[in-house]
Amino acid sequence: MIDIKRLRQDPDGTRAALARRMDPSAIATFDRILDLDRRRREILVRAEALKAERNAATEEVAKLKRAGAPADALLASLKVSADAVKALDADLRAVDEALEPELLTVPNLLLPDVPDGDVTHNRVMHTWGEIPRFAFTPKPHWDLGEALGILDLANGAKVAGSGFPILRGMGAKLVRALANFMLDLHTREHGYEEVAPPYLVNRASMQGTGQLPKFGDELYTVEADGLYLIPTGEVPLTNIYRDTILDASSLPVAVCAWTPCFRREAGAAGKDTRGMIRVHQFDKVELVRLCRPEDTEAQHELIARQAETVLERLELPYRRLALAAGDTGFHSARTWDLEAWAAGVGTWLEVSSASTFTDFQARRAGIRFRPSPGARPEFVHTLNASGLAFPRTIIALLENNQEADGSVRIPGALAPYLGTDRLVARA
RNA sequence: GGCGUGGUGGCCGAGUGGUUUAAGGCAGCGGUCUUGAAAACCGCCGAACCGGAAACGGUUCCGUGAGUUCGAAUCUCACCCACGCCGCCA
Repeated sequence: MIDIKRLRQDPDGTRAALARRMDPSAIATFDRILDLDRRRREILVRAEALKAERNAATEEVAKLKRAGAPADALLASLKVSADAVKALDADLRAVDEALEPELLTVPNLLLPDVPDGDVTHNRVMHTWGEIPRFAFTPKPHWDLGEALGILDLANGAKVAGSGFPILRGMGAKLVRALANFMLDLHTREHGYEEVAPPYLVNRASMQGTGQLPKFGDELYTVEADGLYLIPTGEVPLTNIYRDTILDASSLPVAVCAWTPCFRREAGAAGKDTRGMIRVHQFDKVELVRLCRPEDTEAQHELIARQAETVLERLELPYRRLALAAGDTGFHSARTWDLEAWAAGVGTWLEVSSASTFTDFQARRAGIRFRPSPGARPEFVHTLNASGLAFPRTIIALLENNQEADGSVRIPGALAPYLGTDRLVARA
């Protein structure tokens, strides 16, 4: 949620900042908000003045009653003003109910260094590693996975549907190995607390991190209980701190979790349907950090580096991409995607997305800290990064490390977790 | 799922219609005293919003929402959560 005071004080600047997102509906929303806010304050001032009068008169009644004097005349006039207060409160509620959903659908303001333009203006910040060369035509992961007996797409589709791959045998163990490898790295070397959070969350949590009300189409819902399956570990991890005032000494907060993620991919029908590039359920290790506003820049670089460290240990070539304004997510102020090279499909795949949300989520979720004892609470800044998403990491591992005989080499950092340094095709 | 008890400020806890601007305590902050610290004593000590250049003033908030009333932490209804017992169950 953006700061309505900022919007009120600098409407032109805010409108220009929103225009960078190239979303015309955001501007329309913005103008409706200005109008509603004006009306809200008009009514509020009148209602509060009337209530102040009423409170003074009510106190008079209390005094008279205590003195044993009659208060009938005063009571009669209070009855009239009570009705007026009720009417104004009803008006106020109506305006608030119109204003809130509008405010919740305004995207975050972008940081100044976010490149202007649409998705074609995403900028490569740096690249790491060597893109592997092959003496043969490298196979895509769906061929490799089936041949190795670790990926069973057909039965996944039978059991649940398209987009629900089954990993089995060494494939299932690979998931477990990746989880242990990543969690060990982040807890032992990067200072994260490991969390095993709920995978179903309530509406307030989805609204706190920004998935609702705007992106309900993307979520799987459990209607009978008013719950939602998490699309990312970011949701439960960040909402642990919803409606709390943190002690300054506890910042930065750093928590991580291995969770499944559930996404309907409603807007992506027909895209990446082959293999497991885009699926409805996948595992991911997620990193979440909460920090003081002045630390955002350093923390964003830090969390991105921590995700990159995973790729480097796995010996996967990758690049960091600064997303352009038009490609940056609704709640993000700046996002850097990490893309791993996948030799079989011959493309870069997003395996992590490192974002700072500035105070956008903190404002929605009421996550604050007290800068010093006795000082007024301020909103923290929230950041997150995948570290990493499993299916595409597996795709890159299989496709980049394949050999002519169909076997796959496992990088040294992962081999102890998997119990082997090579996956071999079934006879 | 059933019955019962309860939800009050950072924490504990009093408060059953009108001096509640929520008693008291703990923690925290400032001060007196002290070579320093502790103790003792004194003062300060919640959040959001609105008006205002500021000083300051006002409104709202006692789990959430609706209601009764001139006036609600206090009364009514619904819901949520916690704890206990029973039932069911990995």
